[in-house]
Amino acid sequence: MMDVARLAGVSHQTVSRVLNEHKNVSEQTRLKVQAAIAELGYRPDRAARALVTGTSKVIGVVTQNTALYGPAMMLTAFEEAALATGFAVNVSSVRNLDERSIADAVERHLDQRVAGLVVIAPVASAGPALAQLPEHVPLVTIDGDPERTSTLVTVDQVAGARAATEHLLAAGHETVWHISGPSDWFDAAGRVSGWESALRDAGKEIPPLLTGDWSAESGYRNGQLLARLPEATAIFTANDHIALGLLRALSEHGRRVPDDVSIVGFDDVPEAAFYTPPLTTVRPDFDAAARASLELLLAQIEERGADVAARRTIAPSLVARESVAPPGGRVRVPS
Amino acid sequence: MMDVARLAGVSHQTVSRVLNEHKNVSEQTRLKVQAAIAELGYRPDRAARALVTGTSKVIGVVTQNTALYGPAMMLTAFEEAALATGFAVNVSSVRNLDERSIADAVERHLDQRVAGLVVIAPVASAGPALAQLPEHVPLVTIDGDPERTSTLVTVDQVAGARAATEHLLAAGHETVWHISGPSDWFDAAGRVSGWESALRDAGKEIPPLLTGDWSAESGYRNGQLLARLPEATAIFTANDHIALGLLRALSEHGRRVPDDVSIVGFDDVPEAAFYTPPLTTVRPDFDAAARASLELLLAQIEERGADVAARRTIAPSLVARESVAPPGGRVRVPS
DNA sequence: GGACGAAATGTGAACGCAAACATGCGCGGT
DNA sequence: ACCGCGCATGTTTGCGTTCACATTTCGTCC
Repeated sequence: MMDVARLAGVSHQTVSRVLNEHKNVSEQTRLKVQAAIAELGYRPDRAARALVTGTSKVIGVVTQNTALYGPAMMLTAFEEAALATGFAVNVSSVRNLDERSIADAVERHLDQRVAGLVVIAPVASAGPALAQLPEHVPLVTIDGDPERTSTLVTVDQVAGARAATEHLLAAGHETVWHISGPSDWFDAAGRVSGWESALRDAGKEIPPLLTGDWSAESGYRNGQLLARLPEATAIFTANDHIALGLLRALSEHGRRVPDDVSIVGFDDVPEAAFYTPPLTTVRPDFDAAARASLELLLAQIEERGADVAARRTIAPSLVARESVAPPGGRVRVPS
Repeated sequence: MMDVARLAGVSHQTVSRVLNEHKNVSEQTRLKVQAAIAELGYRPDRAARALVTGTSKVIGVVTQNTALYGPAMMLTAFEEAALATGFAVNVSSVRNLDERSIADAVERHLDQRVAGLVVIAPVASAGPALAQLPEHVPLVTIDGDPERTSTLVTVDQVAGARAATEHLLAAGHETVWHISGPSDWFDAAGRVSGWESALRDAGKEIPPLLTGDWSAESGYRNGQLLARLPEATAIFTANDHIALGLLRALSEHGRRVPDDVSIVGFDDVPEAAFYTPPLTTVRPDFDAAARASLELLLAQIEERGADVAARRTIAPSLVARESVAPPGGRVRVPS
């Protein structure tokens, strides 16, 4: 920095001012300094800046170390959004979302003096770890506990599940069965409750709840059961992979989709359109969720005083494909 | 740090020595210092350390901002491995793997004074950006150009493709067709060349190459063509998602798998076992690749002098399922 | 034309740490 | 008894930046 200052014929402080876009710098010297910076290929040292300012242009993300589609997409989308605003993203994956692991991951990030923290915390056990965060660390939780009061961004699971269920009812089915995700996931719980309330509002019977773990294997396992129930003509699965396993089980038992059974999934993984048959599913807008998270986080980072405790809910949309038909087998996509 | 020193009755430098596990510290004072650290809840400031040492415990990863299974798994696996050794991982996703984007991402990382760099660079255009790296930045390329001389970790695409092709030939098929990935990906090129050489070695005819883009949609598109060729009884696809699209296309044309057509995929995505039929595929060991990368990177970070320009190839394994049978339709999984 | 204020720039210090160098202490060898 | 050497610890310095404050420059108003 001194070298730049010398070359530009100014003091190091003026260089600093140019770098930080301070106001009281004359156009003329600004150009001189920028020229010197370019000529010397100078790059400011982030570590030094972090040392003196106590913060950095890095956002810490805590997420579960998983190959699950939803969290993975969320992470990718967030990275992209953050990069676009000049923030780097530091990822700390944890194997389990238990209190201890999350607390450790958070501490690692605080050590690094991150400017803010994003926690993708879809399970209840994550709550306590976040409760005891020091002072006013900017924090946004994604897919966290809907009951908590902190800043939260979440896909509207309930609305998505309602849409899926109502879509099946609209096709003429008596009721809709559901294979859920793991019960400790908020996402799973929200989808269950949307499914239940849609059925209740329509005055339909609520069939027993089947529980999966997001995997195709769990869809297959539950499918073995459902395939033998002739009254199960409409099934809403908590995600597309469960639906895939279910499709496989139904096919093995000779039950045709959508002729005998209609299915709606959740996530709209890119492959869903190529399942046999193409899967009607609910598409969450991961990009919108990521952008909302970043926006709320930046608001907290910038206004240090105001406690921005907003929350944002992202509405998903239903993507109709061929896996839904009226009961009895008329092969037709209902409107 | 001063507070800790005062409480322990030593100088700040002794505290520093304890922190860095220097040798010449007596057991007695070490305990005193550690007690003081614990009591005050002191945490060293990484920024200050980075400032004075010129490096940090952060590894920068450059990867394509994509939802593709392979790179995503690789990233996840690497994060986990790095975290286990006390390194944080800073991810810089780029939208396109062109020279400019990669160079930018690399510069962002160098600004942050990362200890080392991992570039997941499956396409040729990434090469030039890495060629002009400053001095001796520890660098490992994953899935990069096999021809380059830098430190490289890669899944053995050729061996995997050979195994897939030979598996189909062993089932009795006349020859094997291939739907490849995008031609600018090394992964895709390796799989093509493994496929070709296996056919050549077996003295079989090499059918025209079909090209996809990793997506199920591209498998479907190519499948429309293949479904009308009765002689295409065995198909090796560059990944499982292409295979899924292909399955869909074949099914629409009434060609049964494996009775009429046998298929082998690549990646072993968790859902592959639940395709209709369950897909025989090649499983790369992402964890092993990630561990190898980290190992090579740490070697470079520690031995600043020695130019460790090793390369590591990870052998994939074939997972036999029901999508392969002898031609003519005997439904049987060949050994 | 001089004084005044705002804009532009410079000066010194401090951020928290590790490296280099300096000190003190005890021990063994001749 | 003396020297010298190794070990444990203390002191000083500087990493590259920003902040708080000091200083200069310039335009403006009466």
